[in-house]
Amino acid sequence: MAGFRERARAEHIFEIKRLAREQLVMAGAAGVSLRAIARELGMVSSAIYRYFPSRDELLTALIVDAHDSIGSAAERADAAVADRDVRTRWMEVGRSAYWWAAKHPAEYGLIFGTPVPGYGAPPDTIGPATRFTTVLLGLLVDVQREGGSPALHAPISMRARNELAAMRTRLVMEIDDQLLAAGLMSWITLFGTISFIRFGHFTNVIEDCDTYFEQLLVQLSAGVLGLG
Amino acid sequence: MAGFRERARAEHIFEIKRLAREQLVMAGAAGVSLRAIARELGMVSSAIYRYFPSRDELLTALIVDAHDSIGSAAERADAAVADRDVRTRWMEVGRSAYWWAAKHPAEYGLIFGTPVPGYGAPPDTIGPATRFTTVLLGLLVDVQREGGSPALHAPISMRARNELAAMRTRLVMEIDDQLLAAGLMSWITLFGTISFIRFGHFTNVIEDCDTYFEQLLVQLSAGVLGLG
DNA sequence: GCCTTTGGTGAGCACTGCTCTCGTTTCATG
DNA sequence: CATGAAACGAGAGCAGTGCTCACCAAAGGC
Repeated sequence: MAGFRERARAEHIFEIKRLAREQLVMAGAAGVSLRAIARELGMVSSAIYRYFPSRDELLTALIVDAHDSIGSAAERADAAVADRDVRTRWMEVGRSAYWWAAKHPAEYGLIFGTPVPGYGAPPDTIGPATRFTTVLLGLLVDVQREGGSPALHAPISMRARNELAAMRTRLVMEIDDQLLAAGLMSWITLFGTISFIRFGHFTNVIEDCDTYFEQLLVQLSAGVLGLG
Repeated sequence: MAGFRERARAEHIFEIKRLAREQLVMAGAAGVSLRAIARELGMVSSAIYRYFPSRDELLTALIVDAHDSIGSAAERADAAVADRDVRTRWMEVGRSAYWWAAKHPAEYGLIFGTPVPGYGAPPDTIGPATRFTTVLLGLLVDVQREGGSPALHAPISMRARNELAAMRTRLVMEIDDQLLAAGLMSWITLFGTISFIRFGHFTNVIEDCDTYFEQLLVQLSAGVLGLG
């Protein structure tokens, strides 16, 4: 019956992560301080270690949460227009990523920014990390099923075909080389654009990023994925 | 006539940056420690502050150097095939970015990774930062002059046209909306791909990244920029 | 009711960026 | 060439960090 300790523990973990996220937006990943969190919680610093074995584990928890958050945002966006055509679904899923990043810039930086050299993503992170890409893959599968073909056609080298074939077997999905290549590029460009915007590479280049992103989604939809 | 002190100072600055870069590849930006550098240099920690007023300034110096390094790599790559067609030049410039990032992953993370929230790029950084994009713009200008037109055509909204027009006046260059849009997208996708590779988003997705990147350059060249 | 698990305390270690003072060395100027 | 200013290095010290450990109190299962 959900003992007192169990609930208190969940509450504490939640509060620690909340304060950590606060510090994350204020000073970046380097600015997350266990001692500062403990101080704000009215705890002594060593008490934090009852909930997170190390600072890295705390950050990992934030990464997992972030992946889950953007993943579920994409799932909801796709589900909300599930009855519409693939073009509409693509636009909505793309927008979901953009606006999630706009609302959670620090967390976006955490999952799409510079990884720490030694840091290997723990097994718990790879599950949530695939949620977003799974949504995108669903779109590709539907394009394929409806007989659509990508607008971007380019010669694919033999070596690249082998690579795409290997990916296909990993995904256990039947998607054309050209469609798979177009999908990969759309995925990269989607997040490449968001990263450029969020990481400041568009200062003095693009003023109205919202408008440009909308335009880019159209370019990818019409000019790459062939969704019209 | 280059006094003793002047040379010693340059030497010290060079050594400090060298050791900082070493620590950067070992433990990331967070792992760069002034005290550790001083220790390895046989100095006392406070002596470092005679050369760099703060840790942030040291990192900024590394950022400037990195921008200069990748910028000059692109310039050299372009110059080496200056007499060839634009397609060849695009491929070589793209490869220069890829292999620079492969050889300097830590520095790549420094300039294309997560920025520190409060950090505003000092004026000294924006000059070197434009070197690479200037090379790309040169390519676009030559495509335009040769009457080439991009392969990727997509409807461009009125708001996006205004944005592109503003950019054109900032650049003081005459480039078509469609070509400018294709060039922007190629720029983003180029670095988006390198970031995905270097930041580990292709683990369990793509095995042979070298091959995929070559394929992507072809896609952008043939399917986006229209260089054949 | 006992006894193990769990949670919180406080001291302490080794480390960090950074500041300040105090001599020493180099250099340009009178 | 002598002298004063500028540059430099040493060392102590402050405030902060992650993390460990021994200790003690409270909650919960047997």
